[in-house]
Amino acid sequence: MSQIENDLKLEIIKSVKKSFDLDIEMNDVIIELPKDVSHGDYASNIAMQLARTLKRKPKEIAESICSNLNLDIISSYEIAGPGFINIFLKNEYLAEVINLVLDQDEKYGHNNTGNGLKINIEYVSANPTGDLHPGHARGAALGDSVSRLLKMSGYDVTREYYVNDAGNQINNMALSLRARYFQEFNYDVEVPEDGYHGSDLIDIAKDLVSKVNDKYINYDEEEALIEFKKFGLEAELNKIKADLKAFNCEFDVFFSEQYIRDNKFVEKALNQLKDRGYTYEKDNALWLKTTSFNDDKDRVIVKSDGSYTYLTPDIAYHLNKLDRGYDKLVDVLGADHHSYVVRLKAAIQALGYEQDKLEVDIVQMARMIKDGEEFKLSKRSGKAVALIDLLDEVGSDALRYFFISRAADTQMDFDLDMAIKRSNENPVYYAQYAHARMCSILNSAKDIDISRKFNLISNEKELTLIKHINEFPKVVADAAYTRMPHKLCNYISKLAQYFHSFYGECKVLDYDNIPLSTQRLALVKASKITLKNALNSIGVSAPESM
RNA sequence: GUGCUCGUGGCGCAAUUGGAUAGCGCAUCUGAUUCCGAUUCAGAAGGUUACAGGUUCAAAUCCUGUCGAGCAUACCA
Repeated sequence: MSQIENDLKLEIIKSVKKSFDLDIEMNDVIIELPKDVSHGDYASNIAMQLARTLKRKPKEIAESICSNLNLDIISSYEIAGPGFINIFLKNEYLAEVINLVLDQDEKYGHNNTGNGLKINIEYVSANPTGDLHPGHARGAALGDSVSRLLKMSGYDVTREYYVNDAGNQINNMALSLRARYFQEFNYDVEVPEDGYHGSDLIDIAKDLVSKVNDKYINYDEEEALIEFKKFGLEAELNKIKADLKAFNCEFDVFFSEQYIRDNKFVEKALNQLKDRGYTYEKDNALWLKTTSFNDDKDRVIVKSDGSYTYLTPDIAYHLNKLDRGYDKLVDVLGADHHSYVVRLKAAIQALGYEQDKLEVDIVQMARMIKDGEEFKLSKRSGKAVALIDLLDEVGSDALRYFFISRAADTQMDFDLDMAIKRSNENPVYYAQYAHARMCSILNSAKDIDISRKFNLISNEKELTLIKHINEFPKVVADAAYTRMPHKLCNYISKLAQYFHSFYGECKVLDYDNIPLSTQRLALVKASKITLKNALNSIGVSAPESM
């Protein structure tokens, strides 16, 4: 909550107490920024909310509240519509936020609404069997941005990538690599039908040859496969890490499924489930009673051949995360896994935890369009476009902004031709240009000191900009809490817009009016700080020139 | 069939999570530059929020039904 809102709420609470001898709390008072500027700088619906408890007409209540408001910071008020209280503030008071921004600088926007809550956010977690494709990019951009926002809001955040380095898909990868390796020596070995046909494994095979030459040709086959697996895994994972880094995504932990298996965490989880009575045997397999928790059928966790299903180590992994002491787990999953959510939540409850310990954000798939037609992505066929190629053509900033600017649960088309060709229409450039312009202005006014007093700030464009700057910490906190980084995109484009509009109407650098210039320069600087922090909060750069 | 997610100007998306006359970008049309960066600004046009009921001071938002879209419905991962 901003200082202004805080002050206003306290005023209203005092007034309600005075008017009706009624005690209300900070959270009962809603202060909002009206969409329409003629509805005041700030507005409250408190009179309507109290109408029921007080059994009086909202307008009458509003009258009483207003007549008891302290006018120190308020220039005027009005009662409008069904009972809204619209409040107009004194310009100089509004402009005080500029000082706050200048003082906090790169910390402006940070807030403590998270209150140190320990939160683990898992995203991407793509299998290490090939390049990341654009479908992963959306999850990466969202997860990373949400993490940044959570950190800014005072959460204790761990960014985690779950590496599925065990199981069938890895064996297929090893077999595929083996084929590519043998092909390097002109042996007629085919990549298995359900193996991975991408060209990345050819490169990895070449790399392997350069390191060990033909060592594995006449090797014990089983031993060699272990080596292929090891080498392939490491190579694939390193590529994924490099791609993510190029996409400006950082992780704190890469957590291995093999580690979960090797350290008996699966058995531990199974025992916990058994002890709590949520398992039973049927048809030679072990089942988990997920139907006790809203699933439409029970799920196998140990197959009749004794091996685990995909779900089982994943349950163990989540138990491990919980054991590590997190207050909350967040999984960012692709929409193709959404039926999995019920199962996972059921497992969490079967383990004895509240179901809302785990929250799953579903990211709708981005349909890939090329030449006006959809094409399916498949790592196995090798037809997928690699994220890294896209980064080369579109750039990290534009790509991130594109993915983040839509809410995660909306379906979207990713038109490859469009993304490349029309990249100049991406709003991210509009915002970055605004930042560059701010820098340019400040740069050409280096010889002028900026003011800390704002008695000359009165233009409508200035005030609009100031009010919007004041909103920033609240937007960050809200976007973090709801895990909706697209709110930042909306904020950014508005901020840029208000700035450009201000710039068009107000001359900042005017050597014939130095006092006003120094005050406007302060506003430009505060805008620059805010815009930069906002862009950084979603992992987009703020260039000083373009 | 069933379950999840969704349906907002021509297109792509918002809407402070139940608030005032539903906003923004692109595209279209009309204006503006002796400029502190025109990659900019000012303005116009474009809507029965898929449809039908319901809940209340107030519904794009909540409930019910219908239609439509995407995804999922494995002892695959």
